[in-house]
Amino acid sequence: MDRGFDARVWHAVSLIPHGQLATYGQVADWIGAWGCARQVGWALRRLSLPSEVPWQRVVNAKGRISMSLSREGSDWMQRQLLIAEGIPVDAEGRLPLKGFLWRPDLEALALEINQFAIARE
DNA sequence: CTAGTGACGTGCC
DNA sequence: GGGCACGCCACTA
Repeated sequence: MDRGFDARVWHAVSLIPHGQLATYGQVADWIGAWGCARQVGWALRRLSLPSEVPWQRVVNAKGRISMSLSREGSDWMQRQLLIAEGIPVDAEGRLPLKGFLWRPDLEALALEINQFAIARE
């Protein structure tokens, strides 16, 4: 169960539609890890780039890209990718989260993720 | 073993 | 808006 944490995060993130956003907290909630937003960040950090996973669509609840020296430029890359998807991001990493936040059908999403978890066994 | 550090979030001032 | 405290847990020194 726990060994698939990264995989579950990546799968959930891959469900985010093009041009839309989600927060770390949302993703944590979807996979049944309420309050574990940091772990989501860790899972994405462990993602090797480039990746099929649209990791750039995950931002923090303040509506900003989380800038960090340890990311060695992937934060800057994230900004570029989002702009390429039509989401305006200013030089400080701020973006209009309100207008682009993905609000999925939680029941359908939970079902999708649950089936994925079963398929992994 | 403990302590510090985060791609975080919520609550409070 | 900013700053602080706490909770969360993987990782590192």
